Amino acid sequence: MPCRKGCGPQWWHGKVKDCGYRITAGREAIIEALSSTHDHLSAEDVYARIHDKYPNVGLTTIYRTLDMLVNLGLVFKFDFGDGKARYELTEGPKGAHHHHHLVCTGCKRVIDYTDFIDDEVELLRRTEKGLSDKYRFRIDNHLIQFYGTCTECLAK
Amino acid sequence: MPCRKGCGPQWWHGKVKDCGYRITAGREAIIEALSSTHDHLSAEDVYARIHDKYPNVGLTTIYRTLDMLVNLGLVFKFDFGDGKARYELTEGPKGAHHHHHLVCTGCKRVIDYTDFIDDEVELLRRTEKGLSDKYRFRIDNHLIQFYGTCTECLAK
DNA sequence: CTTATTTCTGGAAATGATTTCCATTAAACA
DNA sequence: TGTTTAATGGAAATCATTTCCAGAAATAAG
Repeated sequence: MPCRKGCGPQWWHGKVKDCGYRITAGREAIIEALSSTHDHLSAEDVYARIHDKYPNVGLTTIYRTLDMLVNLGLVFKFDFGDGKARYELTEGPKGAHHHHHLVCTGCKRVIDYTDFIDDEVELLRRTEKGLSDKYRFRIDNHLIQFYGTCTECLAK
Repeated sequence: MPCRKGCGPQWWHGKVKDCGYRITAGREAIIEALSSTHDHLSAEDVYARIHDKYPNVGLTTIYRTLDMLVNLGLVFKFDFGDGKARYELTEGPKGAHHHHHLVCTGCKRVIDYTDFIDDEVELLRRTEKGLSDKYRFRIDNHLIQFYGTCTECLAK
């Protein structure tokens, strides 16, 4: 048998084990849920998507696991201003598809975008270098969001 | 008498009145608190700084007022990951001193920075233009934060 | 200035996301 | 397989933020 779920060794197992954490069914389910969508899931969303298949995974475990994954750098936690945290994988089985967000302050809709990133990446690299030198700060990540009003909300 | 507080007409009165809001002592106190610091104040922080001088301004009013100011665009609301929202004036009596943030994920310390902004401003302008054209989105604002570890936390 | 209208207020109670507790279960590794 | 130790879930606790509502205050009208 190749692997518990018949899908090859999981790309994230190494990082989790290396940090002394165990691989459990709940954790597999949570990462699977995050892997299988581009939506910005809240903890409750993850619970809802998992619950049919894994009725014995509780909300508490989801919060705990997401927190662990954020600390490991496998997941990014976002705040889009609607009162609940949202989570996204920072990298997937096929590697990261880096993107930033456009947040509509009217309807709270979030658009991912990956275009114009080339120039941004170049500038970000320079900026991060400059900042970490000047402030003696090790930069691991960045968050870029644009706020505004989407077409639908503008129409009102 | 020049003005209620003897300090000239307040720069923000116009915007508040134009939107149909009233000028009250509580609101003056809250904006004064935000104006007089570069710290990233939470609602409770504002309460603490105001309470001696204005013991009759309650927390509820502070939340309500900050929310109003965010909607008017006079205040920006931040989430640095410590569970409470932080507020900063977007512009002051002397105009905005635009900056971005460096957040230490270890100790949650936040460093403001204004350097390297020139290149960023240029790229941001272009990016915002491109995004608003492509997604037909009116962009009002942006949020840029870098996450990492500060010198003190690195030392551990 | 006085009164009328409507917003603003604070305090208590409600809310809702997230955490904590703790006895039980299940990975991991010898 | 047995032992060790981390992980679990469900209930209760926490804590920032909102909601309610009757009274106070700001603006508009007279």
